[in-house]
Amino acid sequence: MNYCSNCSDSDICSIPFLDNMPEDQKKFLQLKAVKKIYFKKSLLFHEGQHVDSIYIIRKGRVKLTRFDASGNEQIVGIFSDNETIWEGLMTKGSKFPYSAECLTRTTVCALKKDELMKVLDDPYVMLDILAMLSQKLHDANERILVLSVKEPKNRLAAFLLYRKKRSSEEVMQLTLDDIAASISLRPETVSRKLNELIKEGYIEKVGKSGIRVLDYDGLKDFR
Amino acid sequence: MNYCSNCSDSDICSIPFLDNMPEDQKKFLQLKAVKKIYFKKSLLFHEGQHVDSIYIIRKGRVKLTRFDASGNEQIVGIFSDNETIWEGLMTKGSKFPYSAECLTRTTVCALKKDELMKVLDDPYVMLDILAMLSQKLHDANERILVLSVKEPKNRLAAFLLYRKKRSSEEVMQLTLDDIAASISLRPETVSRKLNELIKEGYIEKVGKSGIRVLDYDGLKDFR
DNA sequence: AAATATCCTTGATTTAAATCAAGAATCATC
DNA sequence: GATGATTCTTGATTTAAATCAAGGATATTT
Repeated sequence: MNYCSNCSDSDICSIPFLDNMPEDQKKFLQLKAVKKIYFKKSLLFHEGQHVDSIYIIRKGRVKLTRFDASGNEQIVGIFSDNETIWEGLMTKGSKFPYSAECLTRTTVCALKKDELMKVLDDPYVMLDILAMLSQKLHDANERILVLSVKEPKNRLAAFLLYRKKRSSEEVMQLTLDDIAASISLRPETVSRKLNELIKEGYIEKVGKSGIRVLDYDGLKDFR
Repeated sequence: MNYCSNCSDSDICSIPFLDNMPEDQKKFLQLKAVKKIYFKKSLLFHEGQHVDSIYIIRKGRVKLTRFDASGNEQIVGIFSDNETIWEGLMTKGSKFPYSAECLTRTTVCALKKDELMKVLDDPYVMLDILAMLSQKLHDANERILVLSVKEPKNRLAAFLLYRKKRSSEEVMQLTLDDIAASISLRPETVSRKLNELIKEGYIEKVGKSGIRVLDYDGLKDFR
């Protein structure tokens, strides 16, 4: 078993992107939402599996991945608190194209597509979902641009900025391996370039794999 | 002036992703939709401009671009017939983060966000838009994976496959420069790798910048 | 406190893409 | 069908990231 508990506690299962929903519908959804706690390194689901739910991350970090022809892991995205994993849910073919692995112990709310559909006639819900999807699309496009930066050091800087923009955390927890798999570099190269950025005062390290951005505006110049 | 004509011809302005919409609402939208024809190399809009419309491409090709720190063009995406440019419309801040340049003479339907919002209470419309956005998100994620392929030749193969999947055209029109800007390579490298793929029988050239995929399944192995 | 696993650094070498440069093919226009 | 613009090819050289390899630091577990 991947997860260790399972409840319908409505306090915990409040859905962040459905804030404007009327109370009665909120209650309905919260009854349907299932809270699950996953261990570090466990999978929410794996490539090829049939996925019929969205996952709202309440606490923790999850990476969406796929493996390329040479067996290297590719990271589609890293998602954390209050982000929704919707990817692939509505596309043709029921097979999910990616795996989702927890980078930390992670609490999620799983919500079946069918249940979600039942409340879609509410205009508030629709608008919130529309906004959420638009945001996710925008994020994906920004990620495309990060990957399009040619110089490894600049790409790294762009990636850190991209992550920082999307997290409220003072210190970002990112291992060299995850950064490397996210921006198509080798961990050794990430180590070297990261240390250059540290020497130049843009960032600093905190503990084992923590990174704090010191000069947010300065990093922008790398883009 | 970027575009050369402007009408509300409802025959031409039928909105492909709103197929299931009731007739009366369709009529309403079609009256609001504005058909525009753009010349090759003209811009639908440019980075930083306020954009309050979605653009549905009826015929032609449009690239979404941004320039990086060194002045190199980065291509977020290339869109063609029946695709919708929605990117950035719903995100905070009214400034559009990319430019949209026509790669060919292009006919679009422009539809103001306000007008679109007026028909959103219709569940058919919402579901269609939801499906369209989910598809766009999926496409963006696939593009992220294309960019994550390390080997230039494999990345090129993955890109051609990605484009082919999304176009009904027998021959894809792609210049070396556009491919290069799409997958973060130099045009010279694209030329060399492309010719290797030709020699190996995966693709062939048609005219100046036409590419025909000969071995669709074979290309998959590069991923 | 020791043992183990995870994560990070650093140097030497190899390798392949970028760069530089010149010219050729193809298409559009008059 | 000649002119010019755009797009593509090809070779020589440079350069920087990948690779290989070994060891060090930091956390976690027992």
